[in-house]
Amino acid sequence: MSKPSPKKPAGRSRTPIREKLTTVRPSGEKDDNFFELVHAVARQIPKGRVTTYGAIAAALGARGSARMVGWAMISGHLVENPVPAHRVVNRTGLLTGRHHYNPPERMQKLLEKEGIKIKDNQVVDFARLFWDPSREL
DNA sequence: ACGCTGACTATTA
DNA sequence: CTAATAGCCAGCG
Repeated sequence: MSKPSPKKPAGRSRTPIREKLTTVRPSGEKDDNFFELVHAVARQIPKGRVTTYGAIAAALGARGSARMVGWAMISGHLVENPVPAHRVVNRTGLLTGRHHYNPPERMQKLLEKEGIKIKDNQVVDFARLFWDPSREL
């Protein structure tokens, strides 16, 4: 990978997450809302496939903002159109977001229900199941 | 306003 | 392989 642009990525967007969660926004409203973009991409993840925080961030042009993607997942289950956040893992295929589920084992359960095998909180055959939004979308 | 935290990742030692 | 470091940036005390 190359990094010729030290400039700030386009992912910046102040996102009053609390307003987002408590306010129903009219359809067609799609501004610089980074979180909604993340949700939109995450919803495209095919069943039985997984992707990473970094891959989603990169697809949105915010290469270095993988953390914000994970953050967006937190609200992902509170919005009207639910986001399959369980299909998003870290770059090694580890289920780092499992602690946000109730109970934590639920994330693994959801993945297994889609035919994905999990061993030690890690996606088995991760490389093969990996779905790259910027390449396959 | 400042510093720390965190569902991350790439780099370096 | 592991560990430390540095970017990243919105929220919170």
